[in-house]
Amino acid sequence: MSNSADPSSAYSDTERAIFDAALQVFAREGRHGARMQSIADAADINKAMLHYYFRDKATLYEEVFGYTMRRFMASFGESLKEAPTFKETLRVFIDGYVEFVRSDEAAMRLMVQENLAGGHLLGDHLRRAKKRGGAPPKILVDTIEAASAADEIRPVDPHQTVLSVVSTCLFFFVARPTVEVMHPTAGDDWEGFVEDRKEHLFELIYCGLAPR
Amino acid sequence: MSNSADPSSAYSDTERAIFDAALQVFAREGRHGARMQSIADAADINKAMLHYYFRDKATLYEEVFGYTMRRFMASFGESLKEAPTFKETLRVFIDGYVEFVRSDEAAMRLMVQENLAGGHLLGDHLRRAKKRGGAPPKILVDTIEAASAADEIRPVDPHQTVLSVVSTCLFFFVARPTVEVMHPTAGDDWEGFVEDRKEHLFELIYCGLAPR
DNA sequence: GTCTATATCTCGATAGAC
DNA sequence: GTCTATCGAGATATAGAC
Repeated sequence: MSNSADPSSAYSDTERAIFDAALQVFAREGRHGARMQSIADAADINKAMLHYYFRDKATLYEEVFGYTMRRFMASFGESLKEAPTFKETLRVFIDGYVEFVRSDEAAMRLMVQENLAGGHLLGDHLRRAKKRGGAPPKILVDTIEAASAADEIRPVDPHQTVLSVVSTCLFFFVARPTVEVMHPTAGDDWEGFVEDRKEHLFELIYCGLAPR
Repeated sequence: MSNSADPSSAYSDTERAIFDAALQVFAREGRHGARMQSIADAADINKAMLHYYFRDKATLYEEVFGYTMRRFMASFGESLKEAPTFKETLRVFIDGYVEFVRSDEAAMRLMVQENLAGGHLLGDHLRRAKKRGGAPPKILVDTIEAASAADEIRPVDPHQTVLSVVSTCLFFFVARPTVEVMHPTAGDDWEGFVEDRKEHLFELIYCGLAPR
């Protein structure tokens, strides 16, 4: 569990509380819309403590965003377990990735917010990660290409395919309020809906990639 | 082109300029993050004029959001043309819906912002539309069900399927800054990438729904 | 480290000249 | 209708006692 890439591993309890509260508030209200008072309330501390531990709002945001970004990039690798067939690999990935997002919807919202705002901070992080060699979905693209070469699936553009898998695993969380109104059961039983969705996504994509 | 459901049809040039500018800024910064000064700058007018034409920030937002929401709900029906086979219907829908979003990415961003923020205003609109009978994707769900009953596609949950189609058509716009960095060609030639994507999505989903 | 009080600034909104 | 100047609320940030 101790993770050297985790900046929050060196955090005190108070810092963790602030960090978690900030993530929630930034994710809902956005970088500029978020109020320091709301963060203080959510962390159950005084507003002055925010400035004691993190210099100012911009610093706090960058800390939260940077950490969330790294977790999101790592999530691809963590969701992609070794499996004997592509079929099983896909199933495990969809399960793992959906569970990752479900376990921290605020993190997902923060990433989407940054994309909507133009993604300049995000672009810097991504380009740096790319130069370090470990581009996030590279590992996924390789898996698709290998399956394609082994005739386990039909020939497809692996980049487009990865984007489609990620889209379907993420978007229903992005649009959760809409889905809860429109879908017949999602509003009453979100957890059950997510389970059904994992099964549906596996079927749709696996059939969509099957050799003809 | 004159559309009675279009509140902006009665707008003067100045009002249109404000409305368009407000949409862009609200879409990027969110309801609370948006600054009246930014909107005035984008509309190339004085800040005081905003309050002259639209009473206050909340009024302006509701005007912009309401109009955008109606356009978005109508877009499903507009993208779904009559066609002899489900295969063609799917192709035309993907083309039409992607083009709709491409023609006004700010509108899409505004919808997503509202979802991320909790979607209370959005929920009201949706529930009202639902009670009026014309729930937006109902028409799409029906199409899938009919195709399934006619054995044109395998048996699937039509609600899940519609959500998957919409996810894949929308999400790459949501995450555009990320996609432009990660995808090998999207950054240099976005238009070309969108064309490729329409083809990929049709193939993936059509194969994914084919009878086994 | 924690809290209160307060300084400083930004933003939405208005008053009033033209 | 348009613009400048400004008010007042509310937000960030800091000073300083404990």
